[in-house]
Amino acid sequence: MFESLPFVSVCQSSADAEKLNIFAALQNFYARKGALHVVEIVSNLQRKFKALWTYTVNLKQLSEYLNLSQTTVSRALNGYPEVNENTRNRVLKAAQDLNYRPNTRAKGLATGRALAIGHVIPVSNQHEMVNPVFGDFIAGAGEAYARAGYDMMLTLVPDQEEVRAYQDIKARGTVDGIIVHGPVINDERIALLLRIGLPFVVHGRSTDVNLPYSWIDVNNRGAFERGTQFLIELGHRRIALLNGLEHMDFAFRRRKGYENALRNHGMSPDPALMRSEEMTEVYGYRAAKEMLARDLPPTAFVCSSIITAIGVRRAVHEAGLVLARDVSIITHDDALSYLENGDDVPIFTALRSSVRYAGGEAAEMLLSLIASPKHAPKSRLLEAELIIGRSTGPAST
Amino acid sequence: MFESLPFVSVCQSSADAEKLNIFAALQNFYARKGALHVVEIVSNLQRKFKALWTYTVNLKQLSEYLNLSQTTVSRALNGYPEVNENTRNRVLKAAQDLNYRPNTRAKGLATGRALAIGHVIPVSNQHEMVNPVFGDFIAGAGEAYARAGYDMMLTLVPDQEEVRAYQDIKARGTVDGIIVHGPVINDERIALLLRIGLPFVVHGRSTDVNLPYSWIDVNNRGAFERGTQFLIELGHRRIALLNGLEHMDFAFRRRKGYENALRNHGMSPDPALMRSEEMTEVYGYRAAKEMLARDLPPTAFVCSSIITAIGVRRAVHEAGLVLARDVSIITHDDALSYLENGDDVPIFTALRSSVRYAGGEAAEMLLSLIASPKHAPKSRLLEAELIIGRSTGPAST
DNA sequence: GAATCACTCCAAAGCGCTTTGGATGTTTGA
DNA sequence: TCAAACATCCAAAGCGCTTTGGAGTGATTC
Repeated sequence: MFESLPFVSVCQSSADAEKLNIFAALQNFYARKGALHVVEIVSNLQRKFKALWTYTVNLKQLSEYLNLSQTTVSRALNGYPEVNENTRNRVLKAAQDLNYRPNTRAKGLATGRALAIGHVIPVSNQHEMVNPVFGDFIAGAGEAYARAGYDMMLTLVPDQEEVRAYQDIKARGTVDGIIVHGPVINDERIALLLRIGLPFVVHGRSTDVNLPYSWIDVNNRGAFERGTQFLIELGHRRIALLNGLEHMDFAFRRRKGYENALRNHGMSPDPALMRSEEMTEVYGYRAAKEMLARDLPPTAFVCSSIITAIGVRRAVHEAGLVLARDVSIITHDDALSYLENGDDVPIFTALRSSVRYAGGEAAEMLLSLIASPKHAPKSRLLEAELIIGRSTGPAST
Repeated sequence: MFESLPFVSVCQSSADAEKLNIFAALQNFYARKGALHVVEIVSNLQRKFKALWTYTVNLKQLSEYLNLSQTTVSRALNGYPEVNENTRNRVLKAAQDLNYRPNTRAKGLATGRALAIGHVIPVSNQHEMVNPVFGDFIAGAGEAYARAGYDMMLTLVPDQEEVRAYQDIKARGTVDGIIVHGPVINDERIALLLRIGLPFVVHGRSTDVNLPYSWIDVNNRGAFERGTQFLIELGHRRIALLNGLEHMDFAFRRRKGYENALRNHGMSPDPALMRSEEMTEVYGYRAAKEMLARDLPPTAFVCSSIITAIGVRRAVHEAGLVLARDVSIITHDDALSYLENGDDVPIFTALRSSVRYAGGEAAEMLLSLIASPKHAPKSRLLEAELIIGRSTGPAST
């Protein structure tokens, strides 16, 4: 009997949205005739059809289907008050049924907002390394964006082209604001972005920039001062610092903290025990190996990354020494999901601060900045937690 | 003398684009009067002004500035032939001068293309871990996109909402195609995306899906077969496998490779020596610690991740054993930039395949798929390289 | 009974771009 | 010499949405 019904033509029709319209029309038609069993059949077919096909309608089609103007439908969907509640419900149901999704580009063009946030990652030619912290930061931020209905855009910017790139981002209008990653000392981008007028939040800060801008950062100086002091109190006197690249603001601050702690205890930093490089495992291994071979080797290491700390551990083992007994290690720990520092008992004594949490907070901050642009810049200083693990002990030598 | 010139008003004018117009007008004005030194002055001012301010014009303003229609300007900029070469050059110069950038949303709306690629990262509630591979993959892909003028969008999709999310992506029209990350065995997303008609490339493959789709993958089975065989040839008989989660396709294939190698040499896989978990350091440590405490401990480990291998190394040291002499480790190595496996001498004997390279290739593949949608799906199988490092040696026991 | 008001709804303009379908003048070919 | 064939350019429509400025009802007010 199915062949005799008009739905055969439905299935041959080309546009999906049209098919759905026809299904609806069929139901109306038979309903008006009182042929409820046929309505039932059509409705079942429609359901199966829906499960199988993936169609989409636009506002115009939706409004035609509803016999309403686009204005009313748009208002109903966006929660404006000048719509009858019955009408609104009809609209919402139809939008659901017809699988309506507003086109982002059109919406953006009409409203002037992009409903997207950009993440700008500086890539330099010399240092090909991708910041390992990035994935977790993004994960934290992504959740916040998703909740707010924002998209997330990524842009890799070669550091020679920064000015051009940021102008581009602003002018092309693909995002409403950006998160600035990897700030260096005296970072030019901040002044640039303020001038351009693109809302932004810096993940980190920039020493020597005296402009009002929004940021979220870990108290790197404080953390490293605390960590170094912890080692000093355990009796360590020769404490090495394996830092990240010190043109990066975070690394600069960590060195300051380290030096502060030494000076506060009447010691002065020994350049021979201080390194500043890309924070890899091999870097930690090599630096530690060299230093441990000195006449007066360090008895403790302060590392800027858990990966570097792993390298130090390798060197310590290789030298036949025992961690915590012969050599102590304390490291910064970004609480990366794939590099957890042990579980109940931490492997390394660490200064821990979740970068994922920071990502979420940075996102929230930026979103609220975009929502109320007149507000003064916000900032947030996170404290790293000192976690006692099994990599530190009293100085032996 | 400057105060007497009209440019004072220029600097008070509000719209930046307008200012530039006035500068240009000023120059024309004085040029026509023959006052070339004033033209010079204005031009200098303009240059300084440009360096300091960041303005942007849209097509309309640009075309008014040029006394041309928007049509002609658009065509000139997009390389259409029906424009006089002189006109085109004038347009290009003006676009440069006025710092014109086409609005992406408008362009996208008009052309129907988004000039953006989406990366969809499944996030599950149970496994909060962010794939450490992701950053490097993105870095590789990002370069390819930048070259082609594409943007990159990130979407975190909770795995319960997959169907909805992908429909959304298609309907909202923010991207022209997507890269699918983290395929599992019999991954539903592939059929879904084919039905939706959104171009995509899978990073990895999906066993049991017999549909034509595009993918790029490492020969995981082959690599692990090779690696295991390498250990067998060194005399190892009790070889443990510390795999990733085996509902993930890559892990499933790795197990197959491992088992193949064993069987090919008349051995059968021992469930007690096989684990499948999220690939963390602690996982490697714990599993190795337990296994090494057995009556007949394994003499070698095959790991799915360098991070896990590091955990195994820790357990080996802690047990007072020596790597390569007492226990061998071979691991998969994604050649992550922040987790390099040593330098000249690799730390671990490894099956190496650069995920960054894969990212670049995946991106190129997707872009060409979008450029010519009629083409058949493409695929690419990358071979992992066996790198002999210092973590393997002949079986001792 | 006219004026006001609240409630619903709509037509049309506009966001910034591309693209169609000419219009205008200039060469070319037989 | 006249039509056909370029070579250049433009006006206007359209992409899918929001939003302005009403219009058309009844109901309420004075």
